[in-house]
Amino acid sequence: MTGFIIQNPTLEQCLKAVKMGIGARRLLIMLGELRVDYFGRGSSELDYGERLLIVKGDGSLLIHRPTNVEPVNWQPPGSLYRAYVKRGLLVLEAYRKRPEERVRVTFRRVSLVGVYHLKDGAEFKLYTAEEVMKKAFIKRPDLVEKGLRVVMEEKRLKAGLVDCFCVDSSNRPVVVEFKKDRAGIEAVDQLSRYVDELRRGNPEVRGILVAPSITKEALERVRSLNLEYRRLDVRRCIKVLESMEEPIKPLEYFES
Amino acid sequence: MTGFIIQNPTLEQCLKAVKMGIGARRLLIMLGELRVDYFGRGSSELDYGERLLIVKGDGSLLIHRPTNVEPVNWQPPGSLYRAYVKRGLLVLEAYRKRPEERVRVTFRRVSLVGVYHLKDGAEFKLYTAEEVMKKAFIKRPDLVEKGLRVVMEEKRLKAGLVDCFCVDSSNRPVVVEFKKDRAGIEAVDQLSRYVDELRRGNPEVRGILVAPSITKEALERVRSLNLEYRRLDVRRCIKVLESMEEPIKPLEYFES
DNA sequence: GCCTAGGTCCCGTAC
DNA sequence: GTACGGGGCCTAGGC
Repeated sequence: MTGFIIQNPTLEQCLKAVKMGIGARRLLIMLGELRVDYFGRGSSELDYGERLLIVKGDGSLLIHRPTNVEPVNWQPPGSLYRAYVKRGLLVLEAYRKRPEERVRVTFRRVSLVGVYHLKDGAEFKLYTAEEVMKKAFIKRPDLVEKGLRVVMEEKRLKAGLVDCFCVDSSNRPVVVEFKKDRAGIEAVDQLSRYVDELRRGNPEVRGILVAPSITKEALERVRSLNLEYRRLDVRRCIKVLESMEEPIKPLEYFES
Repeated sequence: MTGFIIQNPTLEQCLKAVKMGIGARRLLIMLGELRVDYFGRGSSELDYGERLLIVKGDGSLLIHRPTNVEPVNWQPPGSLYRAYVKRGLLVLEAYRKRPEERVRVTFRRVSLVGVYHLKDGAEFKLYTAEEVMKKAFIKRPDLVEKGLRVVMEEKRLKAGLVDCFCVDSSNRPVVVEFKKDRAGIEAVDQLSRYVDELRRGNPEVRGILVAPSITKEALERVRSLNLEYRRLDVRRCIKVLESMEEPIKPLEYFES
């Protein structure tokens, strides 16, 4: 990791560092008192306060307040930058063409500016809960219903992408939709769209929503739309997969 | 803004700074070579690489790679921390009770550690496109249909929160749902849920989806569900509001 | 480019 | 706490 940091930089030092850092596609970090104006898909304003600003090599911009995970303002990758000094203030503008939007950051004071070159080639592996459920279901469809057989692990319809297309023990087609969290109304509607499309060709088509739990309203809707709900939670699925000797790595790590 | 920063700290300096910073609910910034293991709602692993780590005073954790707006790993506000040295490595763990999840960050090298106290009491003002549309519609319902009258700006149903409840020139009830962006299938289903509930009491109820555009599938669904779609884009609404002498602030700013 | 769906979504708000 | 919807959501994957 190469880079430098300047504490309480002069305006000129700061401008130079910013231009250099962004121009060379480095990571730029700034701490200071700044205000933010945004206009694009929406618009926002935020008066002066002490915040952390980050510009990444891909053109991403992040402005963080002292609380919350989410940045208060940001700009997605690919943004273009302009920096200048005006009336003793350092201004940094980020611009994006499509959709057209811009963020203007005005610094009243800069306490810290840093420019670093990060090397990070590692692969990020994410194991999502839905993935785990689906994997377990494919190995053991009886987790949802005895006699169920998986026909297609994914099926593309006009209405969208079906999680799992199956047939039951009576050869009736079954659409299975997984939700890792408590299923809400939108989940029911999503399943309903798939089943609707298929029922036009075959009114016998069943739809099963599989989730660890379901909201009261969603359950009512499941019934009124002639769909079904089956309880299945992720922990159970993990156990099933483990028992089939395909342990999930991060679990092992945290067991040690 | 008070704080300090240490470049290439020793392990001991680093541990001390981390404990002090988090304990005092300050902003902690670290640059270094680290790996991340997460287990909770999902699970993930990420081998060593050079990254930026942030811990905020409210317990939020962010780990950023050199690209993308989104952190590769994070932990929401309210998380609890533990830091220690093990076999020459600095380990920082963030733990959350509900839902139960933990992030473990292992540093192989630390290039920078900083602890700062930020003061930021400013109010963030966001003007969303949907807000603008609704405001314009309330002042000028004829933007959507001549003779429409707004009865309630919001109406809570079992099925959810209706954007705008109106009656048309024939006194038929009308549910109006706004979308700032191109309306998709979910938007139609959302409107449909509201209208369904109301049609049970009065089959004459109309539902109008108002958006700048609509996907092909969504338009088909609008028709098959006996709903309606009206085009209205945000720019038009802004003009209408401006002409009524209630300019939107951020526009003024960017015009200068 | 459009469209759909997922996300450890986060976040606010009402009940 | 639970439920629901919005977000400048972001990001990935198809087509």
